[in-house]
Amino acid sequence: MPAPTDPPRATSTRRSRAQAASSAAGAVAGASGQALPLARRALYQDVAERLRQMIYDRRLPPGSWIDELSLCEGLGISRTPLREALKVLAVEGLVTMQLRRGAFVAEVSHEDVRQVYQLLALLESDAAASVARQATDAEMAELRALHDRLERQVRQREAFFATNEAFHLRLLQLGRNRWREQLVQDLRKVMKLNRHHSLLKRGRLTESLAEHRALMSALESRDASRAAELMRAHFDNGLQAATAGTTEPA
Amino acid sequence: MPAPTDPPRATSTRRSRAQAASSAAGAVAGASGQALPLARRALYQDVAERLRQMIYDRRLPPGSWIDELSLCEGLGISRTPLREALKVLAVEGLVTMQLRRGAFVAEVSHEDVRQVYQLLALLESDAAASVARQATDAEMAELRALHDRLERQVRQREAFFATNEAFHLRLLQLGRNRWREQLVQDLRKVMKLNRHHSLLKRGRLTESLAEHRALMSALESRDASRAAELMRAHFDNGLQAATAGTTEPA
DNA sequence: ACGCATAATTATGAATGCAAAATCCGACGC
DNA sequence: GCGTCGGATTTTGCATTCATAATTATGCGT
Repeated sequence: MPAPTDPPRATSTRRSRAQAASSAAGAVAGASGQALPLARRALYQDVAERLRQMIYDRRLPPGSWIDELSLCEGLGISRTPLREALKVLAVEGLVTMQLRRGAFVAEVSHEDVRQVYQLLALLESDAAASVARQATDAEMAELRALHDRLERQVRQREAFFATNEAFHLRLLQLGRNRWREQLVQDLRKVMKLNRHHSLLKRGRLTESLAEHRALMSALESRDASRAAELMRAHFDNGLQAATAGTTEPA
Repeated sequence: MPAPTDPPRATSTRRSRAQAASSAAGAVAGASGQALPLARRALYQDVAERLRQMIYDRRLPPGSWIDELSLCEGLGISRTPLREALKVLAVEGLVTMQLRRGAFVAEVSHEDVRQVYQLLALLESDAAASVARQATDAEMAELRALHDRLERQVRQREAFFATNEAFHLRLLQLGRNRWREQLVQDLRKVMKLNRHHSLLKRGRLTESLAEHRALMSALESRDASRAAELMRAHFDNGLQAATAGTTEPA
């Protein structure tokens, strides 16, 4: 047996892999108008996503024990992919595992929320600074478009939240640091655990919009440190507004 | 079947769990003088740790395919715990999984190293600020002791590195944000992937020590912003010194 | 009746088995 | 000679099975 370097297959050419990918894409995407996940992800990943959803909307409440058997029956799968998914969620911090006792939905304390929120503020303000420094004009225009949409949607909570999230996500992507992106996404997953579906305080939407406006201005004037500062303030206000902890600074 | 809330056992009292834990601890720790991991962690976690080690010291080189069968034979286990461990490492970013093609050791580019290093700088400087603000005097003295040891070990590379790592770790712990701690640990795992066991540039140790000295001073004078700034500089210098990317700012 | 020891039950952890998919190897056609 | 097609082999992904540990239920003694 050779030293671990390459799979036994695909030693000479890389043709096969690309070919397989493209043919699969053609078959799947071609059949339905909508582009399904090209190579359908592994079952355990699907399961992980479904578990996250069940956790987010409290079908699996914080602290509750996760019954593998009934869950498997409910999902129509065997324990193997479920257990793999649970381990993934454990790394993400959504569940905790106890040896010989199984998996439990994580409980995040108020203090946890505070800590995570602080980190999100840190990372996103860093991202804002990066964007102010190195985004192209086209990218900046893209953000501007999102912000303008936000301005128009101040009376529609749902749409506002959606666009707000899109704005933050896009900003993060434009920050050009895939590890920061990953970190923020993971932290957001944790925050969702504690989403008190309670909506934000009255008036917070307007405040939030004003903060966004200032941030957008700082970004467009390429003022990195001001952008960072405003983003941080945006988060701090969001945390204050959400007495018991809310996911989005909004 | 009741709604998912608690395990079928331990419905009435919590006695059993605490009892079990203490008795187990007593049995295991009591038998051997050394406290083994009290409740021996799950096999997949042991495997994950061994895999990390194999990756760090290049027995599994970056980009290489991970042969499940031979690894299982080598470790004397079945594929199930190995595959669980691989999924954990995938979340951590140490390996990548391709559907129907298996697991590969992640390859971190120079750009990745730069990005991760920047995040480490961001998070650790934030931690430094926290420590400057809220560490107790006793905790500060603890850091001081570590720093003093560092001063004495400037001629012993190995010891210096060890103490340096201990200092950074302790500082992080004193930052009182367990999520930040977790993030930094995960990022460090990724950095280790690219550890060019190459030692640092000549003279860097002395520079590094000077930076530590300044940082320690800022911490003790409770100057949060200066501490953060110095920590960031410490990292920036470390990155510069390590042309191709090195783990520790040293 | 109450507490404790013991057996039955149940769930977890790990190994094994099996079908599908991908790769590899060889032969055929151009 | 080169590229392509088809079967054999290997490997993955998931299901199933088995062993062990924990919990619950049962019975005994006091």
